[in-house]
Amino acid sequence: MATINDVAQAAGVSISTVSYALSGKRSIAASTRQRIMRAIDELEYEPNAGARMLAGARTNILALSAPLGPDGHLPTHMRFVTSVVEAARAHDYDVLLLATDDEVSGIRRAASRSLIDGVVVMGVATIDERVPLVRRLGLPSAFIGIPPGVDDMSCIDLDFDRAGRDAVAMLADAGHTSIGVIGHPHSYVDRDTNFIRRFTHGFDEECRQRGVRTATQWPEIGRTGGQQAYDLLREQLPDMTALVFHCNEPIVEGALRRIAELGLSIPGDLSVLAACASYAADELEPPLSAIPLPLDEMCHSAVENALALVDALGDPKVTLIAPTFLDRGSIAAPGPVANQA
Amino acid sequence: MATINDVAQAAGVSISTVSYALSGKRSIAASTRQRIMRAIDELEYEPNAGARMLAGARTNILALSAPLGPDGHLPTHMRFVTSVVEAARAHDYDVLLLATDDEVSGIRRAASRSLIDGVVVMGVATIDERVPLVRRLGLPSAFIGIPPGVDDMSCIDLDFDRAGRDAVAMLADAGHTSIGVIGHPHSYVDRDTNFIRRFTHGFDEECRQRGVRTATQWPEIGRTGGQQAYDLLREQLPDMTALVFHCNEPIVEGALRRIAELGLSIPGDLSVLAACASYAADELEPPLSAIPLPLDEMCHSAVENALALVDALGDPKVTLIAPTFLDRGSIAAPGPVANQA
DNA sequence: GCGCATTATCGAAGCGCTTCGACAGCTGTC
DNA sequence: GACAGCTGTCGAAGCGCTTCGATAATGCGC
Repeated sequence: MATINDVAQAAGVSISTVSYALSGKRSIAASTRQRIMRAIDELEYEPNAGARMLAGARTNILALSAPLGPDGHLPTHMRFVTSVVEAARAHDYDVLLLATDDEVSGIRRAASRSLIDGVVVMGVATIDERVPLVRRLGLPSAFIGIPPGVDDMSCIDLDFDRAGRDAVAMLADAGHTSIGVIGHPHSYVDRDTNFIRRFTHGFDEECRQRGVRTATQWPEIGRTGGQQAYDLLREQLPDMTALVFHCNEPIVEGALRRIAELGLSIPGDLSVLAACASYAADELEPPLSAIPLPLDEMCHSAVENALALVDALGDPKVTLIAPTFLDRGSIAAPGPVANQA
Repeated sequence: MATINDVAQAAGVSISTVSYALSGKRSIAASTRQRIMRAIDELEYEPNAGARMLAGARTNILALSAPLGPDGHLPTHMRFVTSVVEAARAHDYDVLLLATDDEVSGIRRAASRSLIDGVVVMGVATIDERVPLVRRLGLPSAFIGIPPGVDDMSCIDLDFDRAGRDAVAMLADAGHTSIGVIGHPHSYVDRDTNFIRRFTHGFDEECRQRGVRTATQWPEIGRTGGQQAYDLLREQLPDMTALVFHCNEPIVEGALRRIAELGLSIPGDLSVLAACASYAADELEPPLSAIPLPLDEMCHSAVENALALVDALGDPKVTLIAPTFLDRGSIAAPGPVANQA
């Protein structure tokens, strides 16, 4: 494997000149730079990572702390992971994956060994030991998700509160006054991240302000949970003309199947909105209008915020991404006969 | 951050003594070792990764090349990833995740920079450019999946041929003489890995030898594909009394739903076997007897084989894992009335 | 044409570790 | 009691980079 020494010799310059040509930290004559670049190409030189870390105090590696357990919606987690990798690569960073019981200890280890420049933390829980750990380590970081009360670290998330409000606004503006919600499995709600709380807060508040009647079901995991939840919702809210999903795909599918079984048409009999949808709501039957979860934007921002801290550009900041709306025609004015059970 | 120098001073020895105490490559007096260990604990010393790489020619990092695209069955891929991470951690190795268009170039880059000691390659396709690349780089490696005709590199996979034979044996021994198969989506079959070919080969061969009638459907992706496939299979094989799934969960679910719709009971009217199941076949309705895909075993073997090559212990070898059978009661003797469409 | 910036380049130190060779102090042997 | 062979420890070299300070070489104003 070629070293910087080989390159320097081939180009007839000293190694420091090669180094500066590569980093651009001092000016190099155009002709010299060209000779160096040619030598690099010919020798297929790649700088030794270890040497670079040791000398430069820069590793070009970002840790991704991902609690990838049996829980959660795996396809979504996977998309977060690949999206983070993609974003990191765009800055010539590699990603060290910390998972399976090592999401916490791995951060400490990798940081203590100076293996990483920073960390992107996903699957952030309401009370997350990674917050104090990362803070104590002084490690450049970005959290995907917003731990309550944290404002001294970079956090990125969808503005769930506003997404909740927007969901109501969207449907209320179309004329609906009774909106059911199928939320995440209750196992998430208790234990996990606080985005559900934020969504619910915005949603309920907006309903209150607009005088919209509403009820929420927190179903069991899986398709069956979705079916049951829809039935219970109809009992709770007999005049329901609109339904908001704030849950994962399997539950949505279960509920949609039930709706189809009952012979209800969307949006004729029921307007439906997929809120904060991490899945492809356009591939459902029928395709659903959605407030998408801007997964890629979140991951790319996270990586960029973390790297900004590595470069000591700017301070940690909490970023709330404004929700958007994707119309796929599953929302309409309430029909004359709202609910004919 | 404490360095080996700090430890040496605190323990009153030279840095080489600390290094040897840590690596165990030379004998150290027990009392000295204890002093050193105490100093390490007190100072919370962790060896600097860059220095170690540079001096030791060992990075303690394994790359995982994973084509994590929009295709494929994401939950399964995710489980491979976490399983590899877990196995690597058991050997104090970290995992660098190469994905999203970087599975190939990333190997070259990481290897050229001496960032990694080896690579685990997953999602191996029939013709995979990573095979010649890794061979040319001389990089310690292990492939999860067996590229046809490769015997000079470490490859690990389920013995799909034998799994195919076992599937037939299992059902034929129970008395079945007409077995339908629902395979993977045809988009996989054409383009991707060759495990499908190997399974089919074993299956068909065993059917031929035993005089068992069979037909296979390669459905569309998704639940609907499963439903359709089952219907087509009934037309093709009207006396079918047993069904083998060699596909992903959504297709299985679709077919099972169709079977339930038709009022057929399992195993009363139809015996069902989930072959090479990467999903939890016990959580289906009904739970299915299965030849499980030994995902963890594959990943752990892969990591161990790769690390054996790093340590220059032994030569590359192709490992075929013997299939096992998990009885969940979905297989019985064919009923008196086999198929009452 | 002199001094003074400015530009382009070099040499050397040092990052924190591993490992080799050296050597002091022992034990055991003939 | 001289010598070989251990065992336990040390010093120093060197891994391949980055970066600092020094030094030529150049351009510029007057």
